[in-house]
Amino acid sequence: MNSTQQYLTIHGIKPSVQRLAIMEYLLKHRTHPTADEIYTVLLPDMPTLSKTTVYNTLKLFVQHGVALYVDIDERNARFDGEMKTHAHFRCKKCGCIIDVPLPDMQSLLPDRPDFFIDEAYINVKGLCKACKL
Amino acid sequence: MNSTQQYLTIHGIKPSVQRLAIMEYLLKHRTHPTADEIYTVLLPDMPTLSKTTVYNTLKLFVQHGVALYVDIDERNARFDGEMKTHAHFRCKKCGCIIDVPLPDMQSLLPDRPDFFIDEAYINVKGLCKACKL
DNA sequence: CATATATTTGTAATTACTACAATTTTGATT
DNA sequence: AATCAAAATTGTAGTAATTACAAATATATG
Repeated sequence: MNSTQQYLTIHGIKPSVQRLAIMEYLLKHRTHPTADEIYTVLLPDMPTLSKTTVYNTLKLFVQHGVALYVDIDERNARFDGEMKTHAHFRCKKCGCIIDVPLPDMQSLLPDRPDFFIDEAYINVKGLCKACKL
Repeated sequence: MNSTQQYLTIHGIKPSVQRLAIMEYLLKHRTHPTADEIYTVLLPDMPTLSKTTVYNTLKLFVQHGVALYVDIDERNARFDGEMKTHAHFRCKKCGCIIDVPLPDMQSLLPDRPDFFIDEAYINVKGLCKACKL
């Protein structure tokens, strides 16, 4: 059993071939891919793969805490296999998405009696180095 | 000329009847409405209003800096007339969206040589008081 | 092996949003 | 007031991401 299999199993996900391929894609490519991107790249090696499976699997991953739903692109949902706390930067010109380490998450969140926070998302936008030039 | 008219004019937007109605809706209702919500509420008093106009107008508002595109709801785009820096909380149960004042925005953003930030969005999720009980 | 359960697949439907062309309104000029 | 150009609005038709659902396939269990 390889480490991705273990990783899924530990999180209560049965490691089918499709799920393994999608999880490994997420872990290897830090580009915050869309469902369609994953589908298109995996299709040549898994000709029977269905787009529905990709969508189902990504939803399953988010529910089980092995992937992040990144809502930074107005057009499509993006997904991230990195689960350590971090923010996302998106270039307004080329659309690339870069991970941004976050120093102190807790101190930033206000303590309010009218709601109870358990997830936080920080999205920043601007121009990446290549596009700024 | 009322204050909303002035507000739009100052920001380079010609204050048509439709634009005024939409802007006033945004300023009066702090619910972060969807385009469809605005359309539905305004329709009875403006029977010829078109949904396209609502979409066009909201896009115009965002471009001219009198409205915020709030990307916190996976289903639809939401809009906010409050332009002072703040974060958004969304209840995962009832879906309500609450403004959250932000103490120190600048200090939180990392200084990196590989990109240049000019917009920042902070979305937090959890349960609101009513849903927590 | 047989049967139940879980997973995957493909198609059809949904729906937010946009493109676009026609119509209407506005505003300036005569 | 009439004319004309530019801007704004409207309605329809289209796009595209996502989901619903039922059939097919794979997997696990007795």
